[in-house]
Formats: sequence, structure tokens, C-alpha cells
Amino acid sequence: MISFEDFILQDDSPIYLQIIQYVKRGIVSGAIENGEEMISRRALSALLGVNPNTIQKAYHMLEEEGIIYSRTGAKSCVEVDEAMKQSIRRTLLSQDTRKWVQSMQQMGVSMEEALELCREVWE
Amino acid sequence: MISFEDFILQDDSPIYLQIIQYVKRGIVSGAIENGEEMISRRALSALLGVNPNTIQKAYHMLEEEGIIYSRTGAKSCVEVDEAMKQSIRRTLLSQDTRKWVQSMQQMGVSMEEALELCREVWE
DNA sequence: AGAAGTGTATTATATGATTAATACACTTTG
DNA sequence: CAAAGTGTATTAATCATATAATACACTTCT
Repeated sequence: MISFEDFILQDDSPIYLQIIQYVKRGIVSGAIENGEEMISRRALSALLGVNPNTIQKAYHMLEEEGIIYSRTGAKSCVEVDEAMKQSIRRTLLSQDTRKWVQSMQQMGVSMEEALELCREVWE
Repeated sequence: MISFEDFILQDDSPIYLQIIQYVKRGIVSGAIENGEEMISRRALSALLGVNPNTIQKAYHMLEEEGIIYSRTGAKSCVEVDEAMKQSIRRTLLSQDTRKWVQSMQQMGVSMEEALELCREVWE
């Protein structure tokens, strides 16, 4: 079951988006596998100290995207084939990297300097 | 005068934060220099198609951070010494890079792969 | 079968971001 | 000097986010 153990609320972006992002990144890394059970909405709500409706919003959107599957009364399950997984991976890697590169370029940082920064922070 | 020529509204983050970010990055890159005049709140409002109050919020926060200086009736001016410039630079470089690296690590991307991605996107 | 857990839905409230419409005091410009 | 431009302030309305309190139908487990 997906435990959200290493999930951290920190961003200033909406909580429901952070939850969606966490699941997607987990799928890309392989930490979250097809068929796996999601932690229940109420349990995650209690774990994160967040309103159940906020969790529901995140889960609902994940279902709309075809990433999880829900039926009344039972726990929701992850449902991603290899194509979906690769699609998410391509999208996230591209989006995040473009954003960072754009930031660096706008600050006049050279590519070499950016690469060095990356190595320093990687740890 | 700071013209906001290459400013683009795209993020889903608050507009006033995007404006602050634009100015800070401009200062770091050297595109925006000490003493330079800001475009007026009303003019920028018209240029971006955004409410004057939103611009005022951004400018007001920039003033609170000690980055610009305003007096009633006259245009606001950039007021940053070398120490402030370096401080902003350190903060932004570190924040942005940490965020990106964390994203890559959560997706299980290796450092070499991340560096290669950076090179590809850099163009 | 019965209890506990789970997905789903509804209504209400609060806060932040944004827009809208003015108003006033001050500076710059013609 | 007068007009235009500029910073600042106020009040009201809308929308997204998040919280709160319930309620109901279904599944799982004992």
C-alpha cells in the first residue's frame, strides 16, 4: 500500500496538486506500482493533518486522469500501464527541467555554472 | 526604464509573485540595474492586462524587501547594492536548483541523466 | 449478520488572489 | 500655472483553495 511516508508539505502550491505530484513521481520512479492500493482518503487526511475534501479532490483528479481506479466501499487502486508511465515520465522530466533551465537563463547563469550547481546540490 | 518586454504570464502561481520573480532575476542577471526607473503601476497593468491592484501588491512587496524605492507622485526606482544583489542571487540559485534536483531524485533520475537533460533543454 | 472502514456527496464558512471602481495627494511636464 | 501622470488607499465583488460537519451506500473483515 502507498503509505505517503516520505511525503512532505512544503510548497506554496495547492495541497491537492502536491499530492498528485507525489503520486506521479512515485509512479515514474517505480516506488508506486500498477495495482497497488492507495491509502484511504480518511487515513491520509489524518496523516497529513489536512481536510478529507482536499484529499478527495486530489484522488478524484487522479481518477479523471486515469491513474487510479475507485469503487465505492473499497480502497482505490493504482492503474497505470507502461505507456501511461512513460507518458507521465516524459511530461514531468520535460516540464521540471525546462522550468529550471529557464530560471537559470533568466538569471544569466551559464550552462557550465548550472551543471556545477546541480552537482553541488545533488549530494 | 524597466519595460517588462520579455515578461510572460504562464505559471499558475500568483501574478504578483511572478512579477517579483521577474524583477529579482533581472537584478541577478544585470538586466536591471541600481537606480533604474520602474514602469509605472498603471502602465504595467495595461501592458499585462492585469488589475492595477495586483501590480501594486507586487511593487509594495518589492519595496518592503528593500529592492525598490517609491515616493508619491514619482516613478519607483530600483535600489540595490552589491550585497543585496548577491543575496538575491544566492537565494534564487539555491532555491530553484534544490527544487529541481529534488524533483529529479524523487523520480529516480540519476545525476548523469539529469545533467544530460539539462544540456538537451538548454539549446 | 454486524461492525468497521471506505468512496462519495452536500452545505456552509473562511481566506487569498484578482478584478473593479473611485478618490486623493503629490510630481513631472508642457 | 495647469494638465497629465504617478503612488497610495478604500470598498466591493468574484473565484479557487481549504476547512468543517454530516450523511449515505457499499465493501471488507470478524
